[in-house]
Amino acid sequence: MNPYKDFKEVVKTELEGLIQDGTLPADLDLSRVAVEPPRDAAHGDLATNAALVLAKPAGVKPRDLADTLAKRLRGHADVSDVEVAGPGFINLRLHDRYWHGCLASILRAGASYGDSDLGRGRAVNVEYVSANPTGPLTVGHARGAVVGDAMAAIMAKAGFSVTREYYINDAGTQVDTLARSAYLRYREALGEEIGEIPSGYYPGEYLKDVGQALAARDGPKWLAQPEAEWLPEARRFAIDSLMDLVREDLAALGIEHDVFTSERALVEAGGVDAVLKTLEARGLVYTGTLEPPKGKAPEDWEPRPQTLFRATDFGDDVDRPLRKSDGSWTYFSSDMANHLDKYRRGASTLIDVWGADHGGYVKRMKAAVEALTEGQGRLEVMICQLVKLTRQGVPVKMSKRAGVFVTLREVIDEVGKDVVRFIMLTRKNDAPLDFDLTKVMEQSRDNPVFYVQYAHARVRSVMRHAQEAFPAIAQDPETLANSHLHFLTDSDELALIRLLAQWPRLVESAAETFEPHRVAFYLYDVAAAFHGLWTKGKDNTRLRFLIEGNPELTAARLALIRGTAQVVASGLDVFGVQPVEEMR
RNA sequence: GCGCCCGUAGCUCAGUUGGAUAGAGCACGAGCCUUCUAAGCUUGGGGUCGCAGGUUCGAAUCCUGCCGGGCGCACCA
Repeated sequence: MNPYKDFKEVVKTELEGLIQDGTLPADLDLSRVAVEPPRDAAHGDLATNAALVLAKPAGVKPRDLADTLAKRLRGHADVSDVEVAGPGFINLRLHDRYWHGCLASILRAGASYGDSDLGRGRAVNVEYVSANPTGPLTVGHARGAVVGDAMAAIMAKAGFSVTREYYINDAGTQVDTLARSAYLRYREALGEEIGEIPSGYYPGEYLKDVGQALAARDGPKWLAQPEAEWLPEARRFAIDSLMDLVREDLAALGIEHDVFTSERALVEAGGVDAVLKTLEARGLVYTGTLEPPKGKAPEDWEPRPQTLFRATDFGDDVDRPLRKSDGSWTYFSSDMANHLDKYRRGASTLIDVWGADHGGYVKRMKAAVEALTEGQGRLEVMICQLVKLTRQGVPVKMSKRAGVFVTLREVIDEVGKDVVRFIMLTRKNDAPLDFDLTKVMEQSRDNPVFYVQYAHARVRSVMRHAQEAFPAIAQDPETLANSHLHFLTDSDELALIRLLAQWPRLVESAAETFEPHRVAFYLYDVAAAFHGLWTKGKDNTRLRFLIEGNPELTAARLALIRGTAQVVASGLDVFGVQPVEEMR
């Protein structure tokens, strides 16, 4: 049940009536007509801008049209009051029983409440994390991981068929460096004194395990070999080991991808050739020489003819090279293959979650997707800004290169996966995020994780008390939905129901705008409304949830708080966060 | 130099895709604990929405130009 959607239909029906009787012209475009919750509760339950949007094309004054439309809306069974306000808004107030009906349907819908058919089953591919397999995941990776996972869950709830994908960058020079670093540790494992790790190698301790494992499996067979012999095997072994590590880290965050695509395998299978073929067929590949970048030319810049993709035809700033100077494919080329592959597997909407340092890459990839899919595919890139990790306000140093970094695992061990996940979603992904290890464990309103979880726990606590005090009241959703909900008459009770009624709308807007953080703010609002009600009962005993000697009223209030907990749980589920039964 | 993102209360940030008198938390002022969990609640002050134009019934939101901050800028990934 989605009141805003339902009443949009009601408004449209009335507008069509006005078209039929000739009051409004026949060719009127109703697409901009909206029915929304007004910002100010004094403006009623729902508001529509219909008269404002249609007045001009219809050639009438907004207020006049509003009056005409208002008259018709007054006749609707669920509408208790209609007023025309401001420049021509129509504010609707609905009978309490309508909102009681909403609560009942929320309870009956259970976990599926908030599900939408917005996506109509269309396929969406969400690619996230895709970290190079050269070390354990860091807190920075975690943001992309959580944002991508939540976005995927939101798309799924909004009715899309979602694939969660991880693209393994296992083909570039970085994994060769990894292989050499692992080989060094392999020699070390076999008793060799390797001394200080030379620069240009990954120094991390975690590679010791890899070296030892390789030594345990293969013994000294690689020691006397030249690099060309051992490197491919060391590389394969190291990548496999580190991907296992990455998968473990992701599992600790509760994240599981559906598909892992290997860049190397994709290239070997001719993925880039397919890209080239597609682009050449459209005349989008040529040989040319690029201008050096203005302002900050690289020292080793030399004008040189290159194989280029006409990215400028699709809004990019310059055409992009497809081959490196040694003739091998650029990262961009293989990533194009990756995107073409995802598209050919059926996803016309592609969502990529990237770190801020890849911001300059967005235009070319969008251009590539447009070119490769002849405009049929759409790429949305969610850029995640830096996470500033602090402890009591003091920055915690992170440096992957130096090997002395804060791993995701350490942070999870300290504060728990649910806290990490929730906090990562409390900001727009393209804004920097402050993550204070001390603050996120505080039990105060200042800490959104706690505040939202506490709302859920508080409901469960009251339900437990109710079981003791009112053993006759069954607490299942169906029974509560059938209780005397008309006893819910307090303005704050009704306001809470209206807020709960916005959940489907919120899911859709988060999906349409690719903004998972909206869910976090919504949950905070729901928690605040609930806590407010709880406190109101402290001052006014008649507003408590459990009313001695009045099981009917108590059941109705239990329905309200159970519905609240259900929506909170639904939102947390989208975030991959477990709602708690009690605070400890 | 160019591109992308950002600029909203003292601080940290929302702002329903262009709507009505711009909101919340923290901090500050004033109140509130015999209670279903005070791990909180109520209430007050606090704003040229970076600046200047433009678009229109209507702009924090869209366009242009500035100012300030972040990221990026052949052949890395």
